[in-house]
Amino acid sequence: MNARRKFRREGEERRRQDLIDATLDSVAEHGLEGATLRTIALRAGVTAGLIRHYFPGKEDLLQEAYAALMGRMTEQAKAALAMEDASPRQRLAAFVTANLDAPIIDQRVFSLWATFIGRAGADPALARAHREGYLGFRNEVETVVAEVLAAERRKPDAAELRHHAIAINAIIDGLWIEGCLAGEMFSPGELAAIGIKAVEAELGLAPLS
Amino acid sequence: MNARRKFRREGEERRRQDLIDATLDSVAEHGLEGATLRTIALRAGVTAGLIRHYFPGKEDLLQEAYAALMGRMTEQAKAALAMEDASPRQRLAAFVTANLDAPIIDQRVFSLWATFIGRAGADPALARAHREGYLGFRNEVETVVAEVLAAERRKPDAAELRHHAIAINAIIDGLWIEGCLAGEMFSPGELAAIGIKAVEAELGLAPLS
DNA sequence: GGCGTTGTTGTGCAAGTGTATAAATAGCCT
DNA sequence: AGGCTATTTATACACTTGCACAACAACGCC
Repeated sequence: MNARRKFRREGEERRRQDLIDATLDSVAEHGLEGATLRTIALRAGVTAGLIRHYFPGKEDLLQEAYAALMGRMTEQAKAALAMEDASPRQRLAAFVTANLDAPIIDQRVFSLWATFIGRAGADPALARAHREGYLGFRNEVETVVAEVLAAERRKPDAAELRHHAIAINAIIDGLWIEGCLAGEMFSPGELAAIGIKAVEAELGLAPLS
Repeated sequence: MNARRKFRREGEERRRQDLIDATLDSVAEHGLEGATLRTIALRAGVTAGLIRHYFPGKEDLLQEAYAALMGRMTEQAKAALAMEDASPRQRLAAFVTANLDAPIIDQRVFSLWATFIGRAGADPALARAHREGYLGFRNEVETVVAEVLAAERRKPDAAELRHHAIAINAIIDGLWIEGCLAGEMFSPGELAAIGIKAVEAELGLAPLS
């Protein structure tokens, strides 16, 4: 009796990914405080001791989990900008829409983002990770804005461009939060429509007739 | 030897307030996980056992701390709308400015907000508290917007008004986050200026000459 | 098939957690 | 000054936590 538990050996990459996913699930559900090694291991279908085999300590696991989360978020958002055969204005609209519809608008993702970012003030490594992601995102915005305005035969200077990018970034972030926290208050596509209109107003674009 | 520690008896209201402040400090510095009763008590200059004398349990202390935080945030923001002798447009601009300068733009406050709001997905009471605060805030915005547009002799319908309020709310929230997380990237007053311009563009107001 | 490697389990441990409760004392009332 | 009472300290306790380590067994290789 008291037979030892059966198990399977998974590939290293697979196990690490499973553990990271289990970590994100645990943090989203119970917060950083409730995400214990045992909870995480249970969710991943292994025992707690195994985590130490793949990660030096809990802190490292959390950091890798945060990096994975940010990677997935920015990856999906930037994909919308990659459309080759579309006008700058269309690509900007697609970018806004991509950021304000599923799967980016998601309460679980938001909980994770908030939980981690809440520690940015105390954790310099985390703060730096955010800063880089933010600046990258804003640069993407700034590039599209420049193209949109160029197509309108307007020549904004650098400061003007920067201000537009900051404002548009804020519009997207703000609407993202509203959607994540109170998604059912908005009809599908409503946030995206509001976002596009606000962005076009910011840029002084005439409404499409 | 081993003398018992000296202490002073404070008034009940004072002690509760001190404990709540110490709780917010601890959460901002160490996150929810690191905010232990002993840490909080140390910061408040008392011993851990005393907390139980004022709060039934740790959870209650955290809830009251969150409520206090939200109260302070909204109180300061709404005050800007109370200016009696000012045009609607001036009051709207003052509102935006009040939300995008110190002391609302503050990394510590942001850390607290993010840490708590990250649990809104799992904690219904917290989610409801946020929802109410958010709707109240948005209603304030909607009211001013209606006054501003009325002063311009424009008659927006309800849906239009709602969309404006949502967008303006997003602009303020988004810029607030940017300022809190990367305050030193912006010159003083820059965020407020960007915010006012973005809001006026959203409402289609002609720039003041 | 047997064997070694190593991914995986299970157990142990010291430190820290929230809560309960007894003991002490500060401050008010007379 | 002396006692009463409620605030405050101090200690105890059961439990959880992250981490360390020895035993084990799944899988590849010969």
